[in-house]
Amino acid sequence: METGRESVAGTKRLPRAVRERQMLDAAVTCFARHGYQTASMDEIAELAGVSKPLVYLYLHSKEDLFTACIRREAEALLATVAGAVGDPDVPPDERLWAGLLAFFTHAADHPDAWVVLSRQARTQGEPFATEAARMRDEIAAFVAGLIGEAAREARDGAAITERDVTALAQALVGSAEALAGWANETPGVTAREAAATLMNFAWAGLGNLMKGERWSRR
Amino acid sequence: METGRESVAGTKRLPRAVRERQMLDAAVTCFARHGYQTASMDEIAELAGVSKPLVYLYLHSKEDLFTACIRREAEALLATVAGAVGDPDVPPDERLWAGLLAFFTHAADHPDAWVVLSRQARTQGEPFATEAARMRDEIAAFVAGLIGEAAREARDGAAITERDVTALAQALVGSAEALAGWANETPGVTAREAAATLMNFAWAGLGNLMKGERWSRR
Amino acid sequence: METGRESVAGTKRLPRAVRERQMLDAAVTCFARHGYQTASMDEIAELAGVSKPLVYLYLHSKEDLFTACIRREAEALLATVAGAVGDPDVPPDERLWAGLLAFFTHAADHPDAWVVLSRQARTQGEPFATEAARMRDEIAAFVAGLIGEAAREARDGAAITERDVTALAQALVGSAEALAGWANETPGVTAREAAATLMNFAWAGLGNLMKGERWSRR
Amino acid sequence: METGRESVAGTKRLPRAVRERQMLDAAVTCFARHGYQTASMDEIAELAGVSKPLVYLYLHSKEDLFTACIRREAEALLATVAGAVGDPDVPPDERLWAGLLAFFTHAADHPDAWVVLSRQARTQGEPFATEAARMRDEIAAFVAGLIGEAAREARDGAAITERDVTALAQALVGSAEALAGWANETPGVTAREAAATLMNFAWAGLGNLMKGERWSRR
DNA sequence: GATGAATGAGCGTTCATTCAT
DNA sequence: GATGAATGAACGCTCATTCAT
Repeated sequence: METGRESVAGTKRLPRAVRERQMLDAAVTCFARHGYQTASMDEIAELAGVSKPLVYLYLHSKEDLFTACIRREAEALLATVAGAVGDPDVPPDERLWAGLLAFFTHAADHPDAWVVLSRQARTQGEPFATEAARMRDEIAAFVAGLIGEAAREARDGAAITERDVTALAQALVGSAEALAGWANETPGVTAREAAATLMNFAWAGLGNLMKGERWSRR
Repeated sequence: METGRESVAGTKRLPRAVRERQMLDAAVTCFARHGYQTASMDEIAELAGVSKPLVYLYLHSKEDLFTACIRREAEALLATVAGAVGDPDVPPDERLWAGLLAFFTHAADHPDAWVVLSRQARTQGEPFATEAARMRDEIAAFVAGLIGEAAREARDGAAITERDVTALAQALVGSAEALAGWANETPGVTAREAAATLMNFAWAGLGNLMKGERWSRR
Repeated sequence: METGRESVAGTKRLPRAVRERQMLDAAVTCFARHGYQTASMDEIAELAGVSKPLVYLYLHSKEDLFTACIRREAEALLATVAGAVGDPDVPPDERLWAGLLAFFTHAADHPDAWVVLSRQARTQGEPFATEAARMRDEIAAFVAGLIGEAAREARDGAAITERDVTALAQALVGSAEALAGWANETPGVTAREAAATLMNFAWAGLGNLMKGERWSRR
Repeated sequence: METGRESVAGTKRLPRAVRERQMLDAAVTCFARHGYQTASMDEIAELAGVSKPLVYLYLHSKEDLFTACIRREAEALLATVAGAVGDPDVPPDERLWAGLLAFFTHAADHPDAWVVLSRQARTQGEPFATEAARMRDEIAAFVAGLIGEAAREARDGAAITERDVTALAQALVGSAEALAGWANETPGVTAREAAATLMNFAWAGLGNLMKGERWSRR
């Protein structure tokens, strides 16, 4: 008797790796729900099903724990997107689409992780903001690379400066973040739909930009 | 009697409105610098040049104080943007341009307020996230209105659903937020430049969308 | 009704100086009873009749509190002894006697303070040991000065080196500490008796030393 | 199977007595360095080269471990001194000299043990202070015996009461403790020098006392 | 004989908040 | 109008101690 869930909940003496994963999972949930400062180590430990000292034994401090969360989730997201963008022989718009789709899907599948990365990490001052910026920059670099590639294919690509590209990447990543948050919080919005919106919005705009068409007061 | 010392010691009996403004100013600065949780009422009171009980007398609690900050700054920003968008007779692209310029200028002129609104308010859980979302939605509605107006002017505007418009507005607002943060933190980037980047990016993209041109896998 | 003690215990809103004295008194008692590490801030606060935050507001930390205790008690003891030794015109043996009597009397009147100074402060590592050593050295220098003065009066004083004097001062201070502890813990032993024991023991021994009489294996 | 790794990894199955000695050695070192409260069982176990549960298996608790340290070191010191004082036929001053020399030599050879006995044990409250006092009293009794013996040899020995003897013994032991600490912490001071200082100081003083010469205000 | 896994209990510290004046 | 005095509640962190193997 007492099979299934009970046996899992009551199982003691798990190997360290398993416990660490449980703790990180719990921490991501708590940090997403309450923010870094408000989340308490007590609650995280309880949610992880372990005692507080064990959390400290394995993760050393609240700061280290938060950093570990950011790193794990950032790497998971980056790996997913990088894997989807993949083959450099595919035309850049296809690769952007694949990346966007993977991005929104991942964000939808791991909403807590996404909140931690996009909202909490960036607002908690220095040890963390840098960590989060690293991931953001890596994604922005991805996008900038694709834009640059597309620009080189177009005739007047030279009309775009590097700062333009950076600014565009910022705008694009910002859109993606906003859409991901909106999609996650609005019932019925799929990752595919969010990706399509951004793709339509961005690719067309980018295309015009490549051709040197700029808005100016009539 | 006892005239001399009190008046010399800096004791100023200012009217309530002035004191409240000082407190809100100090609070915005502190909240922007340290975040909601980390900012201490002690520091806010000191920066405001008053004693802590007075802060409580006027603003009731830390939560109320933060809410008051959010409200004041959100209203100021909305008023600025609304004023700039202004006259409904002007074509929508002009109005969008004016709004963007006003928005980025305001964010650049009040960087602490912008940090509080865009970063802190949204990450501090429920009383505040809603408050911040209200402003965000109001701006998004503005934008959505302009997009819709433009769409109605274009022939195939009917091809765009209301949800499309909402999604686009979210994307636009997200871009704007990201660019504002980037512009404020990157020396040498002007509000005008940020606005131009976004205008070029978005208006061209929107234009294509209006014409029913969508990206699709070749 | 309810005069005297109750009115003291229930009196709230005392001026800071009074509260600080209460806290230091309580801290000295606790540190003497349990030692620095074992004494808890909770207990100190309770014994002082205040809440823990007030202790921190005024004394900043456990370390600062302990340091403040050491300083206050060391200064009190030094002032007492210095006052008693007093007039340089009095012959050195009279001055030593007066100093010893004052020392043992003070130690007997403030047993907790004496325990903190002689036992706790010296065993709690670096911030404190130095603080305690300062007082000890000051007393040792006193004694060494008196010994040196006496030596100069004796004919063969030159036979005593400076290191001898230092060693003798150490021995004398050690005797004093041991006797003070013993006197405080043994009922019926007065400060005068302890002082007399040490005076007889030390002064005769010192006298012989001055005359160059040393023990050597027969 | 699985033979190799275990034996290589340093796993040694030592007899209990050896393990206990390792643990006590490590404990004495740690207690001397950090004090009873601050020393951690983790560090002691690590320094002893065993796991923490083994320490508990053999020594039961931190308190028991500390007590065991005190006992072992106190017995070692007492045995050394008792052995040196030795033959009752030798005159008391020779025996005192031998005892002092043995005492200072032992303290110099086992500085950690001496710190534990003289500083830590006496400041850690009740279970330990008593344990340390036992040793101290035993040494004081030794000294008192020698003093008494010498007094009986002198003509006016009857002038000295038993309490005088006890007080003198306390003073002597206190001097010895202070000099031992000073000698251990001052480079260049030998055990022989410390012993000589004390012998000169004390024996001359004691001699005068025996003859009934006491200090009194002129 | 020996240990990796795990915890109950407590401590130093801080902070939002409130009286009494 | 304005403040010095004071606190309840909580939090991050550590440590002696024990199981299960």
